[in-house]
Amino acid sequence: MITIKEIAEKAGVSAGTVDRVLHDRGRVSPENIEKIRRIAEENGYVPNQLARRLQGSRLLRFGALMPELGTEYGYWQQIANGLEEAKRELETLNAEIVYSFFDRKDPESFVRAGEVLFSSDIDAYITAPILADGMRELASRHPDVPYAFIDSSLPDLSPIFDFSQDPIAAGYTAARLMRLPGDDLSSVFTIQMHKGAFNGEMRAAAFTDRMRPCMQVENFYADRWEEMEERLMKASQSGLVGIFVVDDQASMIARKLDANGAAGHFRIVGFDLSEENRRCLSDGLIYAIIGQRPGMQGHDAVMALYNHLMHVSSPRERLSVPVDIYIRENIPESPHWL
Amino acid sequence: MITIKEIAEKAGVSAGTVDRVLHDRGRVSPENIEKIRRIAEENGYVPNQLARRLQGSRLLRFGALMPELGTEYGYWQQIANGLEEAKRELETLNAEIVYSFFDRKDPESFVRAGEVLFSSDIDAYITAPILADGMRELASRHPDVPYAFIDSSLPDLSPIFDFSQDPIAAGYTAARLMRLPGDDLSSVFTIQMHKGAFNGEMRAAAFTDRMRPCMQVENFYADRWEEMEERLMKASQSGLVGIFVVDDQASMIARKLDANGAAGHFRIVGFDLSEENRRCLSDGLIYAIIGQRPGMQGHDAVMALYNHLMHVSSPRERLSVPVDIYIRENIPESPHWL
DNA sequence: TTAATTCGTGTGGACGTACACGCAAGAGGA
DNA sequence: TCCTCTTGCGTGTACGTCCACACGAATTAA
Repeated sequence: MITIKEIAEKAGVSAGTVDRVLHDRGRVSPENIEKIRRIAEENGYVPNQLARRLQGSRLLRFGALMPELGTEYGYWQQIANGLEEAKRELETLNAEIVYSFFDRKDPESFVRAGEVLFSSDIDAYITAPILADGMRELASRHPDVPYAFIDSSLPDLSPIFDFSQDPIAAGYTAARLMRLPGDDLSSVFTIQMHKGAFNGEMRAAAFTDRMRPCMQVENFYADRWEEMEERLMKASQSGLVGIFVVDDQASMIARKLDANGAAGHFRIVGFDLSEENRRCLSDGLIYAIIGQRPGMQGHDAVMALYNHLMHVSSPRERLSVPVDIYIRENIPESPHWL
Repeated sequence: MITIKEIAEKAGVSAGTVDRVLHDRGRVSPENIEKIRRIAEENGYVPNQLARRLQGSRLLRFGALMPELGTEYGYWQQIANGLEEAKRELETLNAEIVYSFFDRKDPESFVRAGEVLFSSDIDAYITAPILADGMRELASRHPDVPYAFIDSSLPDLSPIFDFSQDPIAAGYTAARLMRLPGDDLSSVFTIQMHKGAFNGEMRAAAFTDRMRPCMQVENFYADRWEEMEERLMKASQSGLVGIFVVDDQASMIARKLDANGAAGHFRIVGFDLSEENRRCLSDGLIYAIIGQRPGMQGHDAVMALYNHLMHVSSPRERLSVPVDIYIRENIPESPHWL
């Protein structure tokens, strides 16, 4: 572990000169620049993070650009928890996180919320690129600010890291869970809240794909509940009905069907261990929940960005979030792990 | 973020005096001790890790006391991977990890391996207390060195953190997985490698407990394979047989039954995504695997110890590792997450 | 009474980096 | 010739903590 001072000694100059070379601050003779660069290279100089971050002046600021927590409470809130945990781990290292929220139903709000972040001079940001065009716009406006994706990915952009769950694997898993108990289902539906949401569409497609060999699958969007309700209740008269809710609203569907006194006729598989889903799972109203470790996504995204900014070099990576299966028996005690 | 210097100013003393109080180095008047403690408390003083670890002199050394990786390859190796990842995160912070391995079949080797760690002057250690008496001995010999437990716990000792999976919940989950497809099983067995292993016994007991209402469960230890094999093959003639392997040897059982051409007659649920188990799961020879996030256990244990040593104060905690369910459809791509 | 010890406290590095400042030498313009 | 501006470099200090050392005063021992 060679230090600036040692490089200076070897090069026969002062530490200040080495510092200027290392930071491209100029005012150094070409020969010295060359010599210092070479010595640093040969000895594998790595700046000491401790010393570097010790001056309180330069604080590292991360931006988090997310949908409003209120709209999809559990999941995004848990991601935020993960971000906060990372913040706690990093705060002794002089780093902080600023948030900005967009409305996932208003594409324009994404870029607006992003600009709010940039106005507070962030060094990097984390976002869920669920509004693809907005994300492209933002990335092209600020090409030098590194970012990481969580929740879903966008193949044509180059985040430093990309933490998301493979929606195809998730759909297959849901299909398997549905069919585990033999082929006792009489009919199967998928339901999604957000029309056009990438993850949702892919999950539903993969699920349908696996189901099709033995049965028809009907796909619904949740905006027309009345129609859907009627259809579901009717289907339940001819046997057990499978419902795959591709976003975190399974509890809502489950509660409504339960209110009709028909809960027993449905086998519901949903996503994300929100408080409500957790309760329904524990009450037996939901059959299984697929999780995607929101807390870990948030935490690891911040850590990855931190490492990237510190070690300067660092590979761009795509990391697949595991498909967690929760049934009544393995509901985690502590939200810490989610 | 109040600093030592600021505390000193408020208390009307020098930084050196504050330092002595904070480190219990004595040689300070009672009044000043009291005053400084109060000021630090009131302002929530937290030592700055950067400054603290900047003096290269004091390097933090963690010990890892584990069973030989070879004997139970996948699981312990993955824990070691988690430890290594934590090490990478901490190495800029002047910390390292030294390993020592014991033979889980030789109780004496635990303490011997432990003493090897202490001879290299560790500040804290991580271990799996599967040899309970050895662990008690070691803890009493070195009462001042903090430790964290992974894999399993030992209620009469006081680790700083205790990361382990609730074996009861794991057993219940296995039972549920077995019975998901209706009551189509004709007979059920549990198999364990290590007689007397705490986790294994508890898992088997919980599983048996859940199964009992509808069917008999036979418990086997793997040491007498011939006898067991005969019994299993015979049982398979009268219907589908459930096997719950309470440690990571499910693949071994599965391969043997497959070699008998009888794989289709068994539904096997096992533990830990070792390479072999992963393959069997993917080939359909194993029905489900229960995971316990070994990588996370290792990683988080190191981090928890680090935080404990740095922030001085820190609560003793028991954290339950989630019961992960893996079926063919959700085998994680990347071992990173395990 | 004098010397030795203890106690309470302050001082001043050191860790490695960042950066402001200052200083000398030379170039250019009036 | 004097003044200013630039270039190339060194110096000094700050960041917060740790710790060795020093120093006066009080206490104890001889």
